Amino acid sequence: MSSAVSPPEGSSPRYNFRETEAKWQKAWEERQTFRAVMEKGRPKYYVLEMFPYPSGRIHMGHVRNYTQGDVIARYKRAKGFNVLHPMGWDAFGLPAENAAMEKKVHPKKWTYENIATMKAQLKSMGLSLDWSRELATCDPTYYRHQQKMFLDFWKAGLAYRKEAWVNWDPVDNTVLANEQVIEGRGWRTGAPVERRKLTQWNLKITHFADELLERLDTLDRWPEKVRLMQANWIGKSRGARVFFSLASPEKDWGKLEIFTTRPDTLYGASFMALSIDHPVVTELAQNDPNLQRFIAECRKTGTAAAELETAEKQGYKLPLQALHPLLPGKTLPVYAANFVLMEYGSGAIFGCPGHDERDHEFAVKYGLPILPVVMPKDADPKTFSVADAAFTDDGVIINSDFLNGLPVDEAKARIIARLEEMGVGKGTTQYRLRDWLVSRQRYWGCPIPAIHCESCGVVPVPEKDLPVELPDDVEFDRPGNPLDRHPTWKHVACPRCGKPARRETDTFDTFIDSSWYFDRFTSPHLATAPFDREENQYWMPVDQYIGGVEHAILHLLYSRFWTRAMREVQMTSRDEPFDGLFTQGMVCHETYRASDGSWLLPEEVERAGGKVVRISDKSPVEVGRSEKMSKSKKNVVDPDQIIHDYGADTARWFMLSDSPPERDLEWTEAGVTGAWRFQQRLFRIATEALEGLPPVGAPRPASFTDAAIALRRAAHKTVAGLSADIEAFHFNKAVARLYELANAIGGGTPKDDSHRWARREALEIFVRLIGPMTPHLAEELWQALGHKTMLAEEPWPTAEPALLVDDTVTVAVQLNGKLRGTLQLAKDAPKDVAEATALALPEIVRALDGKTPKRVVVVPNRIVNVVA
RNA sequence: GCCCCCGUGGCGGAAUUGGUAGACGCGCCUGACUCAAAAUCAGGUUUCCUCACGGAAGUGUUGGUUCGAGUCCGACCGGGGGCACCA
Repeated sequence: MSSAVSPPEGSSPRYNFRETEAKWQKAWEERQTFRAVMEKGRPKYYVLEMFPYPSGRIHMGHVRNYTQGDVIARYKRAKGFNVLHPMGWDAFGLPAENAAMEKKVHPKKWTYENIATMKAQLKSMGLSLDWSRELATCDPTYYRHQQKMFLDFWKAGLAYRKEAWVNWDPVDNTVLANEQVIEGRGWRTGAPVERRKLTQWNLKITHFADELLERLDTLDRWPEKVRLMQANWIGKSRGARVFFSLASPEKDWGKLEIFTTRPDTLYGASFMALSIDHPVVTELAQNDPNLQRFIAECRKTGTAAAELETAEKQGYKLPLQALHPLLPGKTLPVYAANFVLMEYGSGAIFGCPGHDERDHEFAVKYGLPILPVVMPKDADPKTFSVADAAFTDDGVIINSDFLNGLPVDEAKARIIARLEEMGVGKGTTQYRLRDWLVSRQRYWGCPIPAIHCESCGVVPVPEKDLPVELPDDVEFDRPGNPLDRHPTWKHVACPRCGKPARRETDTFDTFIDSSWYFDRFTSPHLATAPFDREENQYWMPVDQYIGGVEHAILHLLYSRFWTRAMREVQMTSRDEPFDGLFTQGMVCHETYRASDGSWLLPEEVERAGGKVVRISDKSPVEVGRSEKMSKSKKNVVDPDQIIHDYGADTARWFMLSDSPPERDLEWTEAGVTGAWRFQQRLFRIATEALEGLPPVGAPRPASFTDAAIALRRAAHKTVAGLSADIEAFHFNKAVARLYELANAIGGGTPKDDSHRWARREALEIFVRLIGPMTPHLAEELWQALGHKTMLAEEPWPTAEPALLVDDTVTVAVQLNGKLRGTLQLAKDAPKDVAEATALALPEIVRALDGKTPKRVVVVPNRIVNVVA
């Protein structure tokens, strides 16, 4: 919405934010105020916001994220911590290649130009960053260490190649990891993924599945929600592996392994089902055209996740019989079925239709027996039936030989013990988590340091040959991976036998780049290793990490894995990279649609006489609900424009006001102008209130008038409250407190010396408190107050404890729980005094009408409740 | 379908964890300044009844626990997020 109140150039803004912000940014830079240097013995604090992808320009989400981080960084610095607050670039990725195809710019050029633009934008925000540690993941001095670590992991068995069905994104032309497929679609492109069978590099994240899950409990400074999402993703389930003998007339098929979480229902088994990708099915299909047709049919629906939900259970009866391991002579039919996944468990199940909904549906369709083996505790076994629906709750076991009468949990334990005794099964734990597929068929990423040799197989690139650098001379004239068709790059001698061989042309998933950048920040220029152990030991872990919740699983889980993989190869002894995590909400804006249905930018629209119209032709505009700012819906506001029009401090202040930081924030013009007006008002209050005040460092008066004490109390309480708010990420409450203090300082003229002294004290406190939020204005006012030091280097004010407690308190008086009046009492007045005073209140006397109350509840300093 | 979170004025949101609901801001209303507007300053602003004093109701709905419930418990309604043939 074009602003009716764009900052009126001529309307007496006495605070010139443009000059002032530039002035202080220059001063901080010249003094290297925010440069971090290890000082052993001094407490450190590592504040990190998720580093940006250099897409071209920063957006409001960045502004919000970095403002929050900067508040913490500046606050912790003032509290005396040695603060590390670095910034870098998540610089590899597909948009650079897309730009290369569309605009004929080389990805490297495009990326570095974007970095330059965005760096200037970030600098205009006045962030307290140590730019000397800046890094870009596309720089060979960065990724060489990544290649080295990968080789170490490979040697340690944490990296391997495997042929498997993988998710293929047909738009980006590359494979994706499981985590990167959301509802059957690529996380970046939104295109339905296809299944392809390929040999790809994987990292063995499953090796740490249990640890990654268990350690979540100790991450008590992480949002509960994120921990829960990771726990669900890892998906631990306890159960049993059970072996069924497979028999067919022609051949002995040996044992069939299945996984189940319900071994207690084994006596209710009525069929077996195998994945269409199960080796047994594959073998049978070779001579069975009908089975081949069935498999092909399943594959068709197998891709789109939305269809899976409604897809009917399909089975194909195989010419096999399974022998029940506990019931001699009992055989079960064996099916290939579309609902059994090869990737989970062993790709085979036993079907118990009585107690599993999927199995029930399948059994009904194919007319298989449905036998109840569990029933609710107090049900009648004669009438209890599972013919209509599976019973999946807890209960007692029936029809199950030695398990009869047991509760489910105990039955599970007993039957596992029995299966183990008989050698036909084993208690086991299964995870949903799969290994991390890291190959990408793309150019703009870190090359995988491997060489394929016809005689030696896959050979690691020798360490002396690192880094394997990307070639610059590539063409993007057609789809596919330019590395693959490069005339010379991939041809190389085998490091083992010397014969002609070829390089791996896949590059790493860019989530690898971001899995250790926080470690690299601890010694960003070291050439010989990813980081210096001592520096790393000092700065890590990240004390406060801040970013979007969209990385709850992807980036955060990968980073936790990478940290453990580094531990495994003795690079660190650390388990977890991020001690504290905060996930900020999105920045939203209303959406606007013209009469022809096209989206309009907020700046193309204005409010006129209660209606919203398009500025160009005054045609009506349909206002849609507020949604996350996105280019496609054009509901975006450019941070540059806001900073130019209103200043960085206004943008920062608005980002912190009103909305709790973890929730979505609605960007409104009214809110911005409100924030802007407050900056102006602060400047006015501070400079006007300054007149007649004692100078810096004036001696403290021996006594204070009531007005002076009231102001001092307000100021000191704000110090205590604000510190707590910032520590708890309650920035919106912190802002509210600052408004209150501004109101307390702003009114009236002090009448005596002690009040004038108190006003200076309050002003100084105020200016220090706004330092983390609006640093430029704060520096300017600090100077105006007569200080020669730099506020960014000043300590946080301390509250005098005596001023934090009041001598009198307001106590509410209730009659039967309803408020009837209030009392002013001395703090901690005895209960009987409070009771007597309350009972003497005219309202209470009138209501009691001479009778004695049934009961009087007194909560000291809070409430007196008279029950009549 | 399963798991989790959230429902408070016209709006964004507060409420020391069971103790005066609506802090603070936005918006709106009234007044001051101004020829006028903008900006600024002062006051008001949950709803209903009352000229007022004052009173009644009120935190999605509904029932409960309690001297006392936005806060705790049960059921339901609505919104958001995560996972999803995971055996």
